[in-house]
Amino acid sequence: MTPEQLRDVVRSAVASAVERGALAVAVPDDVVVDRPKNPEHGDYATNLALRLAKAAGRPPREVAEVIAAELRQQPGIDAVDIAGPGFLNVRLAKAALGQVALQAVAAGKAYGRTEMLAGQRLNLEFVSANPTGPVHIGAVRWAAVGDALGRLLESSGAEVTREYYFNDAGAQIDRFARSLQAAAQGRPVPEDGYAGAYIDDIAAEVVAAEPGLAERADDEQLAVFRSRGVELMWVEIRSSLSGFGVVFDVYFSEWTLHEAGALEKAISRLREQGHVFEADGAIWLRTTTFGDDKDRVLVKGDGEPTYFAADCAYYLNKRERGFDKVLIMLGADHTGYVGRYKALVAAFGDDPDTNLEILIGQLVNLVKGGEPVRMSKRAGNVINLGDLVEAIGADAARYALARASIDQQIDLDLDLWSRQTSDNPVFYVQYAHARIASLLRAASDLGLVLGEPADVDPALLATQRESDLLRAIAEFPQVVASAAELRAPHRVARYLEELAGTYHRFYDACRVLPRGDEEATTLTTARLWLCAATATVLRNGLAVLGVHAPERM
RNA sequence: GCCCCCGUAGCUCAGGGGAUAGAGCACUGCCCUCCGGAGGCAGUGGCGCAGGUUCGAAUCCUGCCGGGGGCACCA
Repeated sequence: MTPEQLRDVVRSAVASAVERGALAVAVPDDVVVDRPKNPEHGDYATNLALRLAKAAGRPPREVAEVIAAELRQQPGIDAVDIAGPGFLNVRLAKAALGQVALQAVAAGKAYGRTEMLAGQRLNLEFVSANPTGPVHIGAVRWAAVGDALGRLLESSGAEVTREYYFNDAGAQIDRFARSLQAAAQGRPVPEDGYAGAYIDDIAAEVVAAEPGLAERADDEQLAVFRSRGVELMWVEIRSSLSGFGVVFDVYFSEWTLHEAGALEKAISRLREQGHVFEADGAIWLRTTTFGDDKDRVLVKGDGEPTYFAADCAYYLNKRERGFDKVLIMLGADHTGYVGRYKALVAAFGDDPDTNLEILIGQLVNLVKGGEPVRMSKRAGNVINLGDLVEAIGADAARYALARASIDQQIDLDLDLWSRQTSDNPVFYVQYAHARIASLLRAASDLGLVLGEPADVDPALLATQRESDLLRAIAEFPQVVASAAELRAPHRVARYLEELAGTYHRFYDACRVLPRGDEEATTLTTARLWLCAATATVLRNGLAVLGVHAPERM
């Protein structure tokens, strides 16, 4: 029995108490069932009685007593104790708990999936780095976390479109093109341009691909550097991302919005809503109506639309594609966007609290040898995605970036994460999986097979360490669901570390395979199922994070 | 000045109002003639400060201190 299943049982116990007049409360639908830290507190605990006490007008322990009496009638429940101020501590029947191992193995990849977000169409935008340079370290965090979040939302039943928006229109692309041209001509890059070895490389590639380029007129050259350069940069970005295991469903070009007249359309739509005005020769959106700090310019005095105007058009485009909600992951250096973005959503007549969700994540500092790694674009020593993968590997990088809350600035120690030792949390988790894989191979060599669930006696999994492991396995679906709801993939990573530890302790205490010339027993079979169930959860959890679950290490 | 995020063990970080605040690493001492010791057990050690709400606060509210980020007709 998993905590969710128990939650239903508890709810019906309350309903039954209410029905027979023993309790005068509304049956709550947000019953909290959790796994107590202290094993003396049973397999699961709920604070329900504490929560209902006020509504029932009775002391918590008295309410607890009523619910406990009902609960004790339910199948699969061994004992119900009342503790402390009124906690209900539930001990499951051994078979009911052991059953979890069978459920997990039978469900396989589906174990942990829920339908919590079924029917929701979500657009998840992240990374969205401009094609003027490689994906730098700051954006890599969003690649890891955003991709994991996408998997998490899908695991909860949502239909997710991962989207990368790239700004291929506007001034910084001009600067990029001029930088390439300067590099090709052996001149220093312009003051406001882009520097770095990659500029020289791409300039050389453009020159090689376009014979006779040097003889053409200056503005013609620039156009070539612009289109070819962006294209090449774009290829590099996509390939570094795919080397990181991140592939988007949609790569959305800002230029296509300009081309299609989407900006004008968005502006006129906003005008119809009555939020557009002109002042100082520019066209503005009155975002202050919707709580923004100041109004925002849509079209500048020189007639050029702003980036913000493109944001409006892009948002409208997403909504027209039928997404219920637009999620955008941004770094803390874009905090200033939130107010204006919420306002533009409201200006279109949408609800910024339901149609939009902006996730702001804090920045990453790199550390090496205990010292912060100083990066400067000008000096060209910026660490980009490719460098990071080369330094510590894609699995370690993804795991390191995804295991911390996005609200937390993190120090990423390149020395630590490049070590192939147990210092490194990702190895701790992966090792647990490899260890089980090895054990299952050994079992198979002995001719031992899992067989059918009906032939397993789950009540045999009765020791403390086995129960601990079963409870941890049972918790996984709830971990996935709450991580999705809270947009917090790191919870999955932390859970996996705990699960790995719980498995190692089980392994240490419980012999699985027969020794020497002993015969396999029904306990052997039950424990093999428990191992297989653990491996299933480790695989599914690592899959959410986009990290491999190795069979061998 | 205003807005956002964060201050938890020596270090890197978990802790969505609940019971004795956790993990990994580091440090000290241990553990299988046996399935992967990349493991396990035990010990040392902590909620920035001050108020408030609550039966109960690391968690919610206010103030202060400290760190990071943001406040463009830039993208």
